Amino acid sequence: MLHIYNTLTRQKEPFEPLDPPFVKMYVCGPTVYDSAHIGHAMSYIVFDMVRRYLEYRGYRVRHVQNFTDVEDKIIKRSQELGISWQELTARYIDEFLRQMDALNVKRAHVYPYASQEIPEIIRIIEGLIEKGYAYVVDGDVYFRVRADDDYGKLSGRRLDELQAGARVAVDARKEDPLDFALWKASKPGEPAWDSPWGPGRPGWHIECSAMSIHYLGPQIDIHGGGADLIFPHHENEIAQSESFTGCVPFVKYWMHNGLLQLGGEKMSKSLGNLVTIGEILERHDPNALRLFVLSSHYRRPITYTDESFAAAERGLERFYAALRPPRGLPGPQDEALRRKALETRQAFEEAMDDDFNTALALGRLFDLARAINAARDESVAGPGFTEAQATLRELLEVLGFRLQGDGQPQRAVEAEPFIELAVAVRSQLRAQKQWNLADWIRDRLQELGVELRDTPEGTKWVWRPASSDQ
RNA sequence: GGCGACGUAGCCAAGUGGUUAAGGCAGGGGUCUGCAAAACCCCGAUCGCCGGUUCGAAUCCGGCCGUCGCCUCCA
Repeated sequence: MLHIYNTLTRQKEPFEPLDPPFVKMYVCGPTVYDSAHIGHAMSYIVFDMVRRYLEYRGYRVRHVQNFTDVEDKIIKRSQELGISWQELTARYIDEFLRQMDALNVKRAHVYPYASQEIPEIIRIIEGLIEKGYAYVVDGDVYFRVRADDDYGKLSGRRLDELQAGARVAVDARKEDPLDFALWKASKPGEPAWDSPWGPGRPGWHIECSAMSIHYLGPQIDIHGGGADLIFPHHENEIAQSESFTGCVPFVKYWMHNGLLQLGGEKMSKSLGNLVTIGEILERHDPNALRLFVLSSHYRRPITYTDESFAAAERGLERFYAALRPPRGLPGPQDEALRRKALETRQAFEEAMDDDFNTALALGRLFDLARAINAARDESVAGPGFTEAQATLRELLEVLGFRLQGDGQPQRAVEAEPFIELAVAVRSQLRAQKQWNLADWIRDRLQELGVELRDTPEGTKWVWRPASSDQ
């Protein structure tokens, strides 16, 4: 049975959806004021893997992911660029979706925009005011944390401790320094919507509550996001949602991925230490980023280095190799391979059932890959071989790897006819035993990032740029 | 200062009481190859430090050292 670590209870719990086989999953989406970096990619790859595994296990997942398109940074950035916030956000939303497609992240079923949920947001804020959980000050509306007796339960904080350590400039108009904005009155020139409290825009936390409630209902199974969202974002979401609907828990399983680090610190826009998704996609196989991410457990922070990324890239080759066609004829060892495939599937499921232990699961898949390669070397073929490959392919796809064709990343397609030509010329030379010239061609191609492999079936080639590009 | 996580071979990383401590990358030695490459075979760690609990600990407890996250926008 699948167990999931729940941030709320700080332990692994058996996964029992509210209404099986349906699973309602909400994942916090990006604020679209700039290009996404690989820290974002990590989070979405992780939850894509979660969704795929749930689907593999027979669940019917409904996946909602928001776009925050109303927010201070968006306003600032669009003003700097002299374009409308709509134009700015449309640009980055489009880029984001294309990059997620490239990373083989399944699209959510619904992508609500904050700017299009204003009526729902206003409805919830009005409800919170009515119930005494919120109050109006000069066109702003704040959530009254003191009215929520279990505030802090997700992040394990108590109000008193928070106040003691607060470094935030205190807004004297708020009843409590920790009260947070549900609605912000707008200044002239800022995007604004009419509301019972005057023109303004929603606070950050309320949009996720509104969208989650609107598209998935008052209670959902899984809510995911980066560990940096636990406080205050998700804490506040719980406070708002549960206070408004009265349904507890708002979310049955809170899942948080560890943060991706670069240079010893969290990769973030504000620190400026980032590698964008675009930079990775330009030069690398998207599967390599996925392997890099899934090589460690999703709750642990991972550090990006060129070396560890390159290791993932090389490891990927191993899987591709295992998916190459067999040689030889059916033999007795074929049956052993069939058994190995069954064992692997079982071990894979066992690993994944333990809070999505992808690192262990991948280890099992590498074992299977080695068995397949060994069998091919021994000229074993037959139904067992085919089944082993089918299993490997299927389970890799459950983890979200894209394995069309022979697994060759698609790039520089226009160069391929010329590479084929050079390879053909070299084959002629080899047939005439002109080794010097043949080797020269091979070396030159290597320098250009094309690696040759002479096999009994002829010469094969793959793209393999020299390491540490960028 | 408060809350939390982590520290396993050169690098990445699984393992949280009891077989030979998974797997990947790099490296070394082989097989194969015209030579290579790929693949396959073989080779490496007693688990940050100290103390404790236990018949037995990487795995539990305490202390120390170190790294990181959250407490402010953030996947």
